[in-house]
Amino acid sequence: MLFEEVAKTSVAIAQTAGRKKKIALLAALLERVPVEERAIAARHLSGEVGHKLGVGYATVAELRGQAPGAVAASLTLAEVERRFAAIAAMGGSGSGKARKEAYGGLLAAATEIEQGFLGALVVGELRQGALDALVVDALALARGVEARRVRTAYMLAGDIGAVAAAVLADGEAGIARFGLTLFQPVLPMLAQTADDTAEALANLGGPLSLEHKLDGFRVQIHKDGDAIRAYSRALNDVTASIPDVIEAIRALPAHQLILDGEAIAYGPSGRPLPFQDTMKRKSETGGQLSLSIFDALRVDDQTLLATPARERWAAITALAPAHAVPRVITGDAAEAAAFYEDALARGHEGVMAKSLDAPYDAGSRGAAWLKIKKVRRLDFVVLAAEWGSGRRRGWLSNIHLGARDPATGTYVMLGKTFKGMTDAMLEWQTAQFLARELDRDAHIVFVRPEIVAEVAFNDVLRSTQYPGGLALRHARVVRYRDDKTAAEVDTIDAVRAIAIADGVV
DNA sequence: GATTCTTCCTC
DNA sequence: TTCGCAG
DNA sequence: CTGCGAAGAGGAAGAATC
Repeated sequence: MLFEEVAKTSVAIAQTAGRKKKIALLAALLERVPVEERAIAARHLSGEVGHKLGVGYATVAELRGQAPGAVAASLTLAEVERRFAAIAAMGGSGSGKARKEAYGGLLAAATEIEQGFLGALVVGELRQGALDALVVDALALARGVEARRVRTAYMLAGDIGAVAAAVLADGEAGIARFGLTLFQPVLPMLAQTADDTAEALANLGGPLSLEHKLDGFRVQIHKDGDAIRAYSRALNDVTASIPDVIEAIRALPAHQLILDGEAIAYGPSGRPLPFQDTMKRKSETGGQLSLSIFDALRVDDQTLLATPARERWAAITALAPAHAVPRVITGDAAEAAAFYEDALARGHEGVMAKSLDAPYDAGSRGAAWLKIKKVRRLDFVVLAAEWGSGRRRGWLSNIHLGARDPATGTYVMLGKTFKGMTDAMLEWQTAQFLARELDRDAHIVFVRPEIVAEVAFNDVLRSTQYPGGLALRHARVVRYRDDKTAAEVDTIDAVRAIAIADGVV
C-alpha cells in the first residue's frame, strides 16, 4: 500500500470531529492494508514510528520545507519501514549526519502530504485526535470482535502492530494467541488521582488498601529461573540499570515471576532520596536501588491478572515480605489519614489507594487505583508567556513563573507551566499579558510583573537552568489572584526552604 | 580532550 | 507527570 | 468515563563541534 494513503487517512482523521467517525476512518484503511503491511500501518496511525530513529525535533524542523516534494506518490509502507529500520541501525561517528541525510532522502521521495505526516510521526506529534486506543477500537470494528477483547490483547502485547496483524488476520482466534508471557512486558496498570484519603474512601468505598507511594520509577520484573529482566513503565528494558534489584529478585523463592513495583534509592538514614538522586543512581553501575513490590501478575505457573488484588498482595507477602510495599487495609477515615501523614513523614510522595477486589487491569487508567500526592501551593508572579499551539493557537499559554527575591527586589524565574488553565483563563490571561507587554520575540511575550498566580506543585528540583538554582516540579496554575500584588508573592527563600526540607539541596 | 547539541527517557 | 476539553 | 493533547522538570548517552 502507498504510504500516502496512510498520510491522507491521518489528515482526514484530524479534520473529522467525533471519535466514532475517526474510528471508522481508521477501520476502513486498516481493512485495505495488505497482510504484510498491517502492523506498519497500525503503528503509524497510532503515532508510533516503531524504531528509535535518532532523528528528532531539531532535525525535522531543519529539513522541513527543504525538499520540494514528489509530484506522484511512490513510497510504500514497506519501503518507509525499510528506511526507518536503516536509519535506526546507524551508529558511531558520522551517524548523525548520515541519519539526517537518510531522513532527508525519505522526505525527498515523499509527496507534500507525506512529508507533513512523516515530520509529525517522527517527532511524535500526530495531533489527529486518535492514537493507539482508537486503533484498538478500529481493529475491533474492522473484524467484528469486541473492543474489550482487542484491548486486552494490546495490553498483553504492548505492541499495536502485532495486535493489528493478529486481529486482522484471524479475528477472535488472533486475539486468543495473546496471553501473559514471560519476558513479554504488559502495559502497566495506571491510576487516577484523588485529593486526599477521604475522597479515596468516598470513591472506592471502604475498606480499601493504602500503600506508600514511592517517588522512584516503575519497574516490571520478569523472572524465569536464572533469567531475569526488568522493564520500565514504557516497556523499555532497564535490566542493566538496576543490578541490585535483579540480584534481589534472583534470591526470591519462586522459579517464575512477573512483578510490578517501584525502584528507588535510599540514603544512609533510611530515608528515600529525592527523585533526581534516584535517577542518578539508576545510571550508575551498581547504583544501589531498592525495589518495593506492590503487585504480582504471575507466580510460578499461576497467572494472577484476574485474581482479586488482596490475593495478589498475599502472594507478595508470602514470597518477598522484605520487598512488599508498606500497606494498610482500612475503612476508617482517621486511620487512613494517619497512614498518609506517616507516609509523608517518612519522606514518601504520598499514598496509593486501591480497591481490594480489583483485577490487574493492565494499561487502563481505571478508578481502582487512586494516587494521593502531597501538593504545595505558593503564589508567583508571571514574568512572560509563550504563544500556544494546536487548540491553544492565538492564546498566550505557557507562562514563566517568578518568585520574589527580597534581597534585590527582583523576581527569580523558577520554571514554566501551561497546566490548569481553562479556555476562559487562557482568554483572560492573553488580554492581561498583552496589556502589560514589555518586549517580545518570536514565541515569548515579556510582561510587567504584575499578574499573580497561585501555583500548585509537588516538589522543588535542583536546577542548572534557572537562576535561583531551583525549579518547580509539576507546576500548575490553580487560579489567578486579584487580591495580591506582585510585591506580595512568595519568595525564593520560601522555595529554598522546601528544597532544604526535602533534602534536595 | 572538553564542551555543546540532540535525542531519549524518567516523572 | 497535571489538567481541561470533546465525545 | 475515556482519550487526547496542551507542554513542564532534570539527567544521560552519543554525536557534533570547538
